[in-house]
Amino acid sequence: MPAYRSKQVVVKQSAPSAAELSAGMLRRARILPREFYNRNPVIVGRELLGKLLLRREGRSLLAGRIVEDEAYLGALDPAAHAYSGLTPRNTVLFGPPGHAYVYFIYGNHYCLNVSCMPEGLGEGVLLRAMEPVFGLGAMALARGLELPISPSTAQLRLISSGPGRMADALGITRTRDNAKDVTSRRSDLWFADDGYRPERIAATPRIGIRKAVERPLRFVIAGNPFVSGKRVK
DNA sequence: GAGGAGATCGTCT
DNA sequence: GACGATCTCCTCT
Repeated sequence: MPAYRSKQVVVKQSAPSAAELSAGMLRRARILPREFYNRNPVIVGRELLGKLLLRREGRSLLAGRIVEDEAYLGALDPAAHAYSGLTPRNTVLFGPPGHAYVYFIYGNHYCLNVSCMPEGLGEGVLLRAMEPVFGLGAMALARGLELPISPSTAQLRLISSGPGRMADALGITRTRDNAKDVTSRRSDLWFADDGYRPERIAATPRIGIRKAVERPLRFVIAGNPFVSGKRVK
Protein backbone atom coordinates (compact mmCIF):
# COMPACT_ATOMS: atom_id res chain seq x y z
CA MET A 1 0.00 0.00 0.00
CA PRO A 2 1.50 3.39 -0.99
CA ALA A 3 2.29 5.84 1.82
CA TYR A 4 -0.44 8.44 2.33
CA ARG A 5 0.29 11.89 0.99
CA SER A 6 -2.10 14.77 1.39
CA LYS A 7 -3.01 15.87 -2.13
CA GLN A 8 -2.71 19.43 -3.26
CA VAL A 9 -5.90 21.08 -2.09
CA VAL A 10 -6.98 24.63 -1.61
CA VAL A 11 -6.43 25.09 2.10
CA LYS A 12 -9.25 26.95 3.78
CA GLN A 13 -8.26 28.94 6.82
CA SER A 14 -11.77 29.07 8.21
CA ALA A 15 -14.34 26.32 8.01
CA PRO A 16 -17.29 27.13 5.75
CA SER A 17 -20.41 27.61 7.81
CA ALA A 18 -23.27 25.14 7.68
CA ALA A 19 -25.23 27.62 5.56
CA GLU A 20 -22.39 27.79 3.02
CA LEU A 21 -22.16 24.02 2.51
CA SER A 22 -24.34 22.31 -0.05
CA ALA A 23 -24.96 18.61 -0.66
CA GLY A 24 -23.05 18.97 -3.92
CA MET A 25 -20.02 20.45 -2.15
CA LEU A 26 -20.09 17.64 0.38
CA ARG A 27 -20.37 14.94 -2.27
CA ARG A 28 -17.44 16.48 -4.14
CA ALA A 29 -15.20 16.46 -1.04
CA ARG A 30 -12.40 13.92 -1.53
CA ILE A 31 -13.05 10.59 0.22
CA LEU A 32 -10.11 9.63 2.46
CA PRO A 33 -8.34 6.59 0.95
CA ARG A 34 -7.22 3.46 2.80
CA GLU A 35 -3.59 4.63 2.98
CA PHE A 36 -4.75 7.60 5.09
CA TYR A 37 -5.64 5.12 7.85
CA ASN A 38 -2.63 2.85 7.32
CA ARG A 39 -0.59 4.94 9.75
CA ASN A 40 -0.07 5.46 13.47
CA PRO A 41 -3.41 6.41 15.09
CA VAL A 42 -1.71 9.44 16.65
CA ILE A 43 -1.13 10.82 13.15
CA VAL A 44 -4.52 9.68 11.89
CA GLY A 45 -6.25 11.21 14.92
CA ARG A 46 -4.57 14.58 14.41
CA GLU A 47 -5.22 14.61 10.66
CA LEU A 48 -8.87 13.59 10.99
CA LEU A 49 -9.54 16.88 12.79
CA GLY A 50 -11.30 19.24 10.40
CA LYS A 51 -12.27 16.42 8.03
CA LEU A 52 -15.93 15.66 7.24
CA LEU A 53 -17.83 12.61 8.44
CA LEU A 54 -20.68 11.85 6.04
CA ARG A 55 -23.67 9.56 6.22
CA ARG A 56 -26.10 8.77 3.40
CA GLU A 57 -29.64 8.19 4.65
CA GLY A 58 -31.70 7.18 1.64
CA ARG A 59 -31.60 10.22 -0.65
CA SER A 60 -30.50 12.64 2.01
CA LEU A 61 -27.09 13.42 3.43
CA LEU A 62 -25.91 14.04 7.00
CA ALA A 63 -22.52 15.57 7.71
CA GLY A 64 -20.34 16.91 10.48
CA ARG A 65 -16.82 18.23 10.82
CA ILE A 66 -14.61 16.22 13.19
CA VAL A 67 -13.43 18.41 16.09
CA GLU A 68 -12.35 15.82 18.68
CA ASP A 69 -10.97 12.27 18.64
CA GLU A 70 -8.71 9.91 20.57
CA ALA A 71 -5.95 7.48 19.56
CA TYR A 72 -5.89 3.94 20.97
CA LEU A 73 -2.63 2.06 20.54
CA GLY A 74 -3.60 -1.60 20.61
CA ALA A 75 -1.35 -3.97 22.53
CA LEU A 76 0.77 -1.05 23.75
CA ASP A 77 -2.17 0.75 25.37
CA PRO A 78 -3.85 -0.59 28.53
CA ALA A 79 -6.88 1.66 27.85
CA ALA A 80 -7.50 0.14 24.40
CA HIS A 81 -10.09 -2.53 23.72
CA ALA A 82 -7.42 -4.41 21.77
CA TYR A 83 -4.97 -4.47 24.70
CA SER A 84 -6.07 -7.93 25.87
CA GLY A 85 -5.87 -9.39 22.39
CA LEU A 86 -8.35 -10.46 19.75
CA THR A 87 -11.95 -11.07 20.90
CA PRO A 88 -15.20 -11.39 18.92
CA ARG A 89 -16.04 -7.79 19.78
CA ASN A 90 -12.79 -6.13 18.69
CA THR A 91 -12.11 -8.20 15.55
CA VAL A 92 -12.45 -5.16 13.28
CA LEU A 93 -9.61 -3.34 15.06
CA PHE A 94 -7.27 -6.18 14.09
CA GLY A 95 -8.43 -6.14 10.49
CA PRO A 96 -7.36 -3.90 7.59
CA PRO A 97 -7.26 -0.11 8.10
CA GLY A 98 -10.19 2.13 7.19
CA HIS A 99 -13.01 0.08 8.70
CA ALA A 100 -15.60 1.17 11.26
CA TYR A 101 -15.36 -0.43 14.70
CA VAL A 102 -18.64 0.19 16.53
CA TYR A 103 -19.23 -0.93 20.10
CA PHE A 104 -22.03 -0.55 22.60
CA ILE A 105 -21.26 1.01 25.96
CA TYR A 106 -23.00 1.60 29.29
CA GLY A 107 -26.17 -0.04 28.07
CA ASN A 108 -27.10 3.14 26.22
CA HIS A 109 -24.64 4.29 23.62
CA TYR A 110 -22.74 3.31 20.51
CA CYS A 111 -19.26 4.67 19.80
CA LEU A 112 -17.56 4.88 16.41
CA ASN A 113 -13.89 4.11 15.83
CA VAL A 114 -11.91 3.66 12.64
CA SER A 115 -9.21 0.99 12.37
CA CYS A 116 -5.64 2.13 11.67
CA MET A 117 -2.23 0.65 10.85
CA PRO A 118 -1.63 -2.63 9.00
CA GLU A 119 -3.72 -5.65 9.96
CA GLY A 120 -3.04 -7.40 13.23
CA LEU A 121 -2.06 -4.48 15.48
CA GLY A 122 -5.49 -3.58 16.90
CA GLU A 123 -5.01 0.18 16.69
CA GLY A 124 -7.67 2.78 15.99
CA VAL A 125 -9.13 6.23 16.51
CA LEU A 126 -12.30 6.95 18.51
CA LEU A 127 -14.42 9.76 17.06
CA ARG A 128 -15.64 11.88 19.98
CA ALA A 129 -17.29 15.01 18.63
CA MET A 130 -18.21 16.80 15.44
CA GLU A 131 -19.64 20.14 14.46
CA PRO A 132 -22.93 19.44 12.64
CA VAL A 133 -22.80 21.02 9.17
CA PHE A 134 -25.47 19.40 7.01
CA GLY A 135 -28.79 17.65 7.70
CA LEU A 136 -29.11 19.39 11.06
CA GLY A 137 -32.85 18.79 11.35
CA ALA A 138 -32.59 15.05 10.67
CA MET A 139 -29.70 14.68 13.10
CA ALA A 140 -31.52 16.64 15.82
CA LEU A 141 -34.56 14.43 15.28
CA ALA A 142 -32.43 11.31 15.59
CA ARG A 143 -31.16 12.69 18.89
CA GLY A 144 -34.67 13.23 20.19
CA LEU A 145 -34.33 17.01 20.23
CA GLU A 146 -37.24 19.34 19.62
CA LEU A 147 -37.63 20.81 16.14
CA PRO A 148 -36.97 23.29 14.75
CA ILE A 149 -33.50 23.26 16.22
CA SER A 150 -32.21 26.67 17.27
CA PRO A 151 -29.07 27.77 15.37
CA SER A 152 -27.36 28.72 18.65
CA THR A 153 -24.09 26.96 19.41
CA ALA A 154 -25.50 25.76 22.74
CA GLN A 155 -28.34 23.94 20.94
CA LEU A 156 -26.17 22.60 18.12
CA ARG A 157 -23.74 21.16 20.67
CA LEU A 158 -26.51 18.83 21.84
CA ILE A 159 -26.52 17.12 18.45
CA SER A 160 -23.03 15.68 18.31
CA SER A 161 -20.70 16.83 21.12
CA GLY A 162 -19.79 13.46 22.59
CA PRO A 163 -19.21 10.01 21.11
CA GLY A 164 -22.65 8.65 22.02
CA ARG A 165 -24.40 11.75 20.73
CA MET A 166 -22.49 11.61 17.45
CA ALA A 167 -23.45 7.99 16.90
CA ASP A 168 -27.10 8.73 17.68
CA ALA A 169 -27.17 11.73 15.34
CA LEU A 170 -25.81 9.68 12.43
CA GLY A 171 -27.86 6.57 13.23
CA ILE A 172 -24.71 4.54 13.83
CA THR A 173 -25.25 1.09 15.37
CA ARG A 174 -23.14 -2.03 15.67
CA THR A 175 -25.57 -4.06 13.58
CA ARG A 176 -25.63 -1.55 10.75
CA ASP A 177 -22.08 -0.21 10.71
CA ASN A 178 -19.55 -2.44 12.45
CA ALA A 179 -16.85 -3.60 10.00
CA LYS A 180 -18.06 -1.19 7.30
CA ASP A 181 -15.36 -0.05 4.86
CA VAL A 182 -15.31 3.75 5.21
CA THR A 183 -13.00 4.15 2.18
CA SER A 184 -15.48 2.65 -0.28
CA ARG A 185 -17.49 4.91 -2.55
CA ARG A 186 -20.36 2.44 -2.15
CA SER A 187 -20.36 2.89 1.63
CA ASP A 188 -23.08 4.99 3.30
CA LEU A 189 -20.53 6.14 5.90
CA TRP A 190 -17.27 7.81 4.92
CA PHE A 191 -14.75 10.53 5.76
CA ALA A 192 -13.81 13.26 3.32
CA ASP A 193 -11.47 16.20 2.89
CA ASP A 194 -12.93 19.49 1.67
CA GLY A 195 -9.66 21.37 2.08
CA TYR A 196 -10.26 22.86 5.51
CA ARG A 197 -7.27 22.74 7.86
CA PRO A 198 -7.66 23.65 11.55
CA GLU A 199 -5.44 26.50 12.68
CA ARG A 200 -4.43 24.96 16.00
CA ILE A 201 -4.67 21.42 17.38
CA ALA A 202 -4.35 20.59 21.07
CA ALA A 203 -3.49 17.23 22.67
CA THR A 204 -4.91 16.35 26.10
CA PRO A 205 -5.38 13.22 28.21
CA ARG A 206 -8.23 10.97 27.08
CA ILE A 207 -11.64 11.06 28.71
CA GLY A 208 -13.53 8.38 30.60
CA ILE A 209 -10.72 5.87 30.96
CA ARG A 210 -9.01 4.50 34.08
CA LYS A 211 -5.83 3.08 32.58
CA ALA A 212 -3.03 5.02 30.89
CA VAL A 213 -4.90 8.20 31.80
CA GLU A 214 -1.84 10.43 31.57
CA ARG A 215 -1.08 9.95 27.87
CA PRO A 216 -1.99 12.99 25.71
CA LEU A 217 -3.82 10.99 23.05
CA ARG A 218 -7.01 13.06 22.81
CA PHE A 219 -6.91 15.60 20.00
CA VAL A 220 -9.15 18.62 19.64
CA ILE A 221 -9.41 21.68 17.42
CA ALA A 222 -8.29 24.27 19.96
CA GLY A 223 -11.02 26.70 20.90
CA ASN A 224 -13.74 24.92 18.92
CA PRO A 225 -17.05 25.15 20.83
CA PHE A 226 -18.25 21.74 19.62
CA VAL A 227 -15.58 19.81 21.53
CA SER A 228 -17.28 17.67 24.19
CA GLY A 229 -17.24 18.86 27.76
CA LYS A 230 -14.62 17.35 29.98
CA ARG A 231 -16.14 15.71 33.04
CA VAL A 232 -13.97 15.48 36.08
CA LYS A 233 -14.80 12.44 38.16
C1' DG B 1 -22.07 25.52 36.99
C1' DA B 2 -20.49 21.36 39.29
C1' DG B 3 -21.03 16.90 40.82
C1' DG B 4 -23.53 12.54 41.94
C1' DA B 5 -26.13 8.75 40.55
C1' DG B 6 -29.25 6.01 37.69
C1' DA B 7 -30.22 3.98 33.29
C1' DT B 8 -29.27 -0.22 30.79
C1' DC B 9 -26.99 -4.19 28.29
C1' DG B 10 -22.97 -6.15 25.65
C1' DT B 11 -18.62 -8.16 26.66
C1' DC B 12 -15.35 -10.50 29.23
C1' DT B 13 -13.74 -13.38 32.96
C1' DG C 1 -21.31 -11.31 37.98
C1' DA C 2 -18.62 -7.19 37.27
C1' DC C 3 -17.43 -3.60 34.50
C1' DG C 4 -17.60 -0.02 31.10
C1' DA C 5 -13.66 4.91 25.63
C1' DT C 6 -21.55 7.85 28.14
C1' DC C 7 -25.50 10.74 28.73
C1' DT C 8 -29.04 12.90 31.28
C1' DC C 9 -31.51 14.28 35.16
C1' DC C 10 -31.51 16.05 39.59
C1' DT C 11 -29.64 18.34 43.62
C1' DC C 12 -26.63 21.43 45.75
C1' DT C 13 -23.99 25.58 45.95
